[in-house]
Amino acid sequence: MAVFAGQGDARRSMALLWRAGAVPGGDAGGRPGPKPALTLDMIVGAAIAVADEHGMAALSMRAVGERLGRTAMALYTYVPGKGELLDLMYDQVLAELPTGYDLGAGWRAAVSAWARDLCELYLRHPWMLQVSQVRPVLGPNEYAMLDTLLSLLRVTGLDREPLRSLVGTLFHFVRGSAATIAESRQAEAATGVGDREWWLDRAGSLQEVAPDFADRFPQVVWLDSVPPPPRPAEPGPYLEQAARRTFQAGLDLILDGAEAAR
Amino acid sequence: MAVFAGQGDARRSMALLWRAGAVPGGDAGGRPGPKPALTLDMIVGAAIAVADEHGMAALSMRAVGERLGRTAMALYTYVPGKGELLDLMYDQVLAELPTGYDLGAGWRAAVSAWARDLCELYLRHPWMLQVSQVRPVLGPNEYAMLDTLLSLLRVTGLDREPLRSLVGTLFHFVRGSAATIAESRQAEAATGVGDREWWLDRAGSLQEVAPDFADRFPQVVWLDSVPPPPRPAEPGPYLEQAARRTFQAGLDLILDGAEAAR
DNA sequence: CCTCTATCCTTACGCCGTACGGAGACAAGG
DNA sequence: CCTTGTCTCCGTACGGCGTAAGGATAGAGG
Repeated sequence: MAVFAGQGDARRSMALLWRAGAVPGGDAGGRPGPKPALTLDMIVGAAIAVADEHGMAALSMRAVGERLGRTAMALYTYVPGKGELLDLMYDQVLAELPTGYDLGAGWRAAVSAWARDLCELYLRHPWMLQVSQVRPVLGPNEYAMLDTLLSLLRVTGLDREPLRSLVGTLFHFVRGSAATIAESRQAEAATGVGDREWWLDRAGSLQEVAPDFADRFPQVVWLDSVPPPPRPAEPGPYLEQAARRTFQAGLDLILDGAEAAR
Repeated sequence: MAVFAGQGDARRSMALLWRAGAVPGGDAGGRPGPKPALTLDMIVGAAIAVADEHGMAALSMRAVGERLGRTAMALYTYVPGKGELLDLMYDQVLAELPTGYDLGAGWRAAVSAWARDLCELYLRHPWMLQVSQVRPVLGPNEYAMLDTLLSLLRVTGLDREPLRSLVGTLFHFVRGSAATIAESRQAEAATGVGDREWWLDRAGSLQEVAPDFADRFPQVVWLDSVPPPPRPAEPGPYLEQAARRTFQAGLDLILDGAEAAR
């Protein structure tokens, strides 16, 4: 299922994302009351750690609080709610991305590197793929990522409108591809034996449950009749190998389209 | 947040998806005990109705049961759990898609129509965009959709491997684009005043919270400095208009890439 | 009739997010 | 110093969730 983010006061969310205004974790200069023992960054960091280690399903306010030696309610001094915390986590993780790429080998190579880095980021933090894309976050690091990508794509000379399309297409593609790879990893983790066995098991189930599969879906059978050859030189499990090759090929497809549009 | 689907017994899930074996909602020929008052399809239909009308967040076993005049626990006779129900909902909705397209005007037109139909489907049932893509569903209608798309793409003459890339790219693109459009719709619904105002409000917040925005993200400012012109002839709100134009342009980009790969 | 099975419901458990209000720390004003 | 006001942190509690366990009941086969 998808995880929703904060729907609350947009102004407050933005202030948190951009660390503007009197954030509780700030310097707290000369204010009455006890000094804050936590900072916003500590909370966001703990939440990211929980999600990385135990998955999105295990991310609860209580779990984050416990990791910091506090109760769940202690967090509400710093964060209006779980949704806003998710926004902060999302934007925080994006800070891991590089903000510049070498254009010496051409814009295609640079954009490919950007796409790979973003994909790897998603795979380091698979819970990001479960944060609903239906609501924008609009944090500083999201804009930084966009700015970085645009600085690479500007050298194509494309105008604003086609550039908007290209940017959207690239984002959608990377996110979707990362989800596919994450899926193959999860398949391996679930069975423990490796994803080739998992896939064979699935195929077996299908055969049992739909004996007329080949008649109903001839094109699918055709596509899968010659599976992508495993290349022992490449690292990672079988399905992930295939997904990675598909990633590069799909990316080239998009960039070919971009080249044609110049 | 993302919504997770069933992790349980894969065999059982597949049997349900493909309506194989002794499903409680079946004909129940000569079995002891009271006749089942519900069918699997009734439950899945009720669940889809709940999600369509009140959103994914309102989809609970209790809500689905109530819609059928039953309690939540009554559903567990038909469905192992909420995750499996989600799988069934997802696959059921895909049955709305056409299974054939006219290739008379060329494969590009046909694929464009396919992509538009899928996008519209997502927008009719936006909760689908919040079903995590990290786990595959592998239901009959998912395969039917794939088979339909493949039958269109086969006429390109592309081989299996590039076709796999193309298919993945198209799926990712359509899903991502639909999410963007859904986002713009939600923006409108949230404020009630229309998305142009919403966007201006966001921009205002940004200006407040990050006065140095233009210095930090010059490329973004460049991109947004000339907004896409509103075209009064087109229906729908402003942001959605823009998103739809971007959709077609991005799709053309991908298809150009595919054409180049032939 | 009895018996066995399948449907449906009641109850209950342990989670969740979070509203509310109290306890205590600390700065500023007297 | 004490008082006052404010802010942090937490204890408690509420209403929701998914669902495990077991009881009541309906109906078919003997």
